[in-house]
Amino acid sequence: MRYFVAVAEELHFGRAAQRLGIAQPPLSRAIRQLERRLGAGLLERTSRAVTLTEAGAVLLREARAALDAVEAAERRTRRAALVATGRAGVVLATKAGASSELLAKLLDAYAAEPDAVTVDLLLCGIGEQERMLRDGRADVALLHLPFDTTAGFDIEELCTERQVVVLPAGHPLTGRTHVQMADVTELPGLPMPRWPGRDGTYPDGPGPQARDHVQLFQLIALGRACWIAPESCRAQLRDDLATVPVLDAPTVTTVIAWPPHSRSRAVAGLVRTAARL
Amino acid sequence: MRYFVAVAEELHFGRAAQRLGIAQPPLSRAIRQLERRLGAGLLERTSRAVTLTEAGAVLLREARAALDAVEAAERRTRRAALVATGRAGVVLATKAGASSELLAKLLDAYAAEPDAVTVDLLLCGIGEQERMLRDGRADVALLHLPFDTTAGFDIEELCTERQVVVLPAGHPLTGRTHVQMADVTELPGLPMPRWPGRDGTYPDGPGPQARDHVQLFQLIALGRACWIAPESCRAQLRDDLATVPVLDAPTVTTVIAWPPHSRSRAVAGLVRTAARL
DNA sequence: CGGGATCGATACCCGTGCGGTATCGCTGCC
DNA sequence: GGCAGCGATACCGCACGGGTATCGATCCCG
Repeated sequence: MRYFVAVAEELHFGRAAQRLGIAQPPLSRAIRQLERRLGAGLLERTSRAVTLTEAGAVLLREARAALDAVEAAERRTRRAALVATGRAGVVLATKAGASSELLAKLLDAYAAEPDAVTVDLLLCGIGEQERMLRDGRADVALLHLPFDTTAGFDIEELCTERQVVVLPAGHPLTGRTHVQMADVTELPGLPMPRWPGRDGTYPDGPGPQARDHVQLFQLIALGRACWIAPESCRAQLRDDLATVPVLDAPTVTTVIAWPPHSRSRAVAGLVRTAARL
Repeated sequence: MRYFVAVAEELHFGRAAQRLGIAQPPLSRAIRQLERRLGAGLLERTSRAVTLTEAGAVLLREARAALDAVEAAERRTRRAALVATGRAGVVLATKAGASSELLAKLLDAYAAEPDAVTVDLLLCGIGEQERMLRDGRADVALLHLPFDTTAGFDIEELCTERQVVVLPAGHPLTGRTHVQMADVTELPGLPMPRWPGRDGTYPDGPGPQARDHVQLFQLIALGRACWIAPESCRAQLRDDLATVPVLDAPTVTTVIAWPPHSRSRAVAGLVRTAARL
């Protein structure tokens, strides 16, 4: 399955083999074998191009989930062995720079619990928390709807907040008490920056590139961009930036999420604490 | 992992090896190897008994999930290949004898949809639907809260109903317009029957044994048992049985559930149809 | 239209590792 | 104390995964 995922992602046997650290012929054979075992054509190959069949697309999705589950099993077992010897706590995945106030309150409140264990923070990029939770690198995560998806996790809603537009201080709009989405999309000279995707490349389109929040805020302060963010971000803004509520932007809900079969007392305690905030 | 799950379930290397169709020594080695690879003790063995360690218990849970995911990947890929050639439809898992009216309406309504495919029914015993959904034998299922758990699935609530007690016709209580739980638990001579668990054995305790609904209703008609069930069961009762609403019994919610990553158009159509009922 | 480049498939060889049998060592019990 | 039950160890053989060399098809370019 690892082999198949590599080929399905590269759509190229040679590169996939290289990525897997094996030669190309055994890879070809392995895939053929898999196809025979499943009784289904997975890849359409010509000598020029490789494409996924319907069944191949299904297997790609399912195989990723299965591989994640296997990895999670390994990692969680290793961690359980460490926890048993008292050498590790619980890993909380959270988006870098988001919900910092909520996070601080949660950590404080949890630390005050009688049976609290160490909470290790795992700061993630956009959308990374889901994978961390799925493959066992994290035990529990803070997600933000509607940006993250919670499919397959148990969740508890923590808070819902409106969004604001972040502008350079002194921008004409900062005088307003509120704005609409239409006021800020396509602002002349203040486009939304582009973020790199999971593969590290930037999407096409206008707007400057930003890799993290420091760069983002720098861009805004320089009058080269604007940004829409949950209002809780105001607590950590530099004072050369200003915010204005955007009335019709979708609200952001922060949820705490954990894998559905989690039996960890630490996770349960963290969730209980969070729900009481 | 398959090996480990077998040993963890049997707590006996010999029996586990037999179940796996291999000899005992390679099994011992495989488990030792797994322990070394994970760097964690999984089993506590003396020459008389085998017990799970903390880490072993975690791995048992995680490994089952991972194995289910792998099986699901295989099955769903096979099915996708069949569907592509138009030889199969979608598999709906449902509790035998439950929600029959709702099910009939759903199947009728879905069949009338323009892009409907064949719906194969998979009638399950108590609690079996979850596993069917998890390991890919079913694409979508009807579950009944609070009896089934929906952890890890996407769901849509379909209907909520009260429960009734099923009694032999002519029983004194049948004259009442409603009863309380206290009226029907420990009814003299009318205990709740015992159902076999997943392993086919009956729990200890009083009450007759019933293997299916035919036996159950027979027992009730004979005046040897009573039963609490969702009120929709009335449609399929024999006329020598009577029902009385139980005011303080938990309500039963029928939900339609599907694996969170499902991209099947057929499943989506079925869910959409169900939600409109 | 032919030659080269690209890429997956095939042929064949080799070594590792998994599974098998035989046996040991420990432990509890009659 | 002897025996039975059970997991661990020792050792062997073969099947399978991975390697190299090469083929065959397809596209591109002059």
